[in-house]
Amino acid sequence: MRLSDSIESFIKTMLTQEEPEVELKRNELAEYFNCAPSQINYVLATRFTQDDGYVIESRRGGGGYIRIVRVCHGGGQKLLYLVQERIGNAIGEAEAARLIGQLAHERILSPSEANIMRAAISDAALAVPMPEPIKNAVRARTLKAMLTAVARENRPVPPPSAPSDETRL
Amino acid sequence: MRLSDSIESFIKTMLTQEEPEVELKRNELAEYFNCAPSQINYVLATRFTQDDGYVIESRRGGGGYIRIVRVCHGGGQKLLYLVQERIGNAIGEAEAARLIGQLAHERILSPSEANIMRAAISDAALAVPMPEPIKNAVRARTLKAMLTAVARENRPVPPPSAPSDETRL
DNA sequence: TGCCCATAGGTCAAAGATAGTCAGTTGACC
DNA sequence: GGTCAACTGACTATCTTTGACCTATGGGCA
Repeated sequence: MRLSDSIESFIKTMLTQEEPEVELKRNELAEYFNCAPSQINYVLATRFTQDDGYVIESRRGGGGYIRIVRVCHGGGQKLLYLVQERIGNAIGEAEAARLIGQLAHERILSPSEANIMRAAISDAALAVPMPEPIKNAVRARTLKAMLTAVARENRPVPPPSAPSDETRL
Repeated sequence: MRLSDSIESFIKTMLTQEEPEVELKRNELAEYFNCAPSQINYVLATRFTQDDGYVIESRRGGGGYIRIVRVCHGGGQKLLYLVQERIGNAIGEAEAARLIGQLAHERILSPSEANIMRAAISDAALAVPMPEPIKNAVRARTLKAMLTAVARENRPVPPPSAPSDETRL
């Protein structure tokens, strides 16, 4: 079995239902597997991607760490499907807006969450000089990151008709 | 846990709702944590910034002190200020995250709205080959677009005949 | 009154501690 | 033997901690 596979299963073993989050030290893990530290980055980059439903956070410097979060499935089945299969590597504004609208209609997103997402993937937000394909790639990543954030909250399935208008001050 | 984190929580424990102000002696605190006095300055500079909602005052010499004040502007002008003046044409991830965190603290954003925004301006969302300055420009535009969406929602645009005044956000 | 200096706090750059990136090498499989 | 995933190492980026040196304040004393 390849080293990368061993490291992958090691990490996945630590991620359980009750503990969907694990924090580790890159150097320690590398030493444990007797490999170059950058090997850890390789494993994370190839097996714990955004599209796989993971979120990676890290800090450098003294007391640094790498945190791996597996986004829970809970009521977010639909969200995970969008992130992992539907959206892909690029998406246009209109199509993204349609997906967001659909999620709002299904009450998976509140009206105000949907508005924020629409703003984030709007052409206005990406109005800097860059090729259209790049814009659509950024849009896709942004949308997936936002949906992942919602899925990560593992919120309860919304009640059938509750107008979940948040009380905002 | 990092020394800086310990000092940070120590100070934050002293800051409560009823007592949003704390005064301390730099040297005493440094001795308590058994570190260099300048470590205190480091903690203040990195974790108690204006963007985080704190104001620092101090005096040197005999009877010197450092006062940390938690400020709460609140106010409907906050979003407008951020969009029109504070954010500008480019902003880094950490700085943007701070502003979002403070808005959440002031309850201008719900926790979930804040999470979505953090995801939208994260490096993960912009992990596409492009120069750093462009990323920060996109981040600034994205953040401003999202905050504008929230502002519009809170205070719908009045009918065309109504002249805009300072009460409108 | 003014000068002296002890007593604070401020700045900044260097050193230490981690993690990230990327181009190039190695190796497994068709 | 070609190709693509796996792996490595040198270099880079970032965060923390410390220490040497700087500045401000205010009380004592000539």
